[in-house]
Amino acid sequence: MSISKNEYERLARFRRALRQFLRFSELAAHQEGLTPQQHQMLLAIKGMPGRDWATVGELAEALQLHHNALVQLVDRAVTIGLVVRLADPEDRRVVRVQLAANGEAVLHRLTAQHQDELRRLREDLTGLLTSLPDVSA
Amino acid sequence: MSISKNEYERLARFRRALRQFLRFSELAAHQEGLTPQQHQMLLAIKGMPGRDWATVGELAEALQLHHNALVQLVDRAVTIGLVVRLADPEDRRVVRVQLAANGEAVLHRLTAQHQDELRRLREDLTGLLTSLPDVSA
DNA sequence: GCTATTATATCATCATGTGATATTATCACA
DNA sequence: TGTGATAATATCACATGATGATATAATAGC
Repeated sequence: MSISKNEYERLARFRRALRQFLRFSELAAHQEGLTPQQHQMLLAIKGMPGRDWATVGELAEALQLHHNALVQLVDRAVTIGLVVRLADPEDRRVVRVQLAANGEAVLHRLTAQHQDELRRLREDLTGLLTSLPDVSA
Repeated sequence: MSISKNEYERLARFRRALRQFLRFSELAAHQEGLTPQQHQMLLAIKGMPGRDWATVGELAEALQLHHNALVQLVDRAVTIGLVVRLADPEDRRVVRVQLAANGEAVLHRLTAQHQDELRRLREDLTGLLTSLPDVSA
């Protein structure tokens, strides 16, 4: 089955909109002095249902990174005071990563900006998603 | 104005879903022997309305990269036979980047996979987007 | 207690985005 | 035309960050 030029154009518009959102997000993070991944890590921690910490492994899953990449990410975030490492009382292999006060403050500011931007993009993105052709096979 | 824990959780779910889609995309590209950016460049070219080529500047805009990063991207893509550089007959400053036969074939395969994946994710993503709280200010 | 498995950490390496700078072409306007 | 300003692409040195291989430590199964 072939794919029409029109369909390529639609997908390209979708990816461009996505890329623009991500770029906005990267720049917003940089303006707060963080890398984009540091921001995503803060959000993933704060976003853990019913908890205020996450393990290294959970964060790796959330950010779709390998554990070793995440260890380095945590290292840097600890250095600049965004998060702290805590021992898990129940399983001593586990490290709990928790927001530091400054991490909490930065995340709050970034989140507010992102909500605004997402409201602005919402229609574009959902439009491009729902206009995908239904099953081709 | 503060942001509820619930709202952080919702945003975290959205970013995770996004990240999972992007990760799927990265892996699909790698399995075809491309970097994710090479794939995005092919799609951006094919997605130019009414044309089958794009300038370096247009691609930089579409991928939200600086021109110099894009030049390097084109270099590598030319080397492995995904695209070709053509002179623009109307403006000799401009370089037209066009798909090579192999680039076309790879893009077709990747696009089919992505359509399937997007159909699968569509509900999740639109759900998380439309449930954003309305204006807070 | 012995082995397998899970969680985190370390390190060398490589790819890629950035900033500064260069080169060439076009345009506005004298 | 010709001169300066701007635009499009290119080059290069550098730094960040992901990956793969390997290590260390703790837990679980039996």
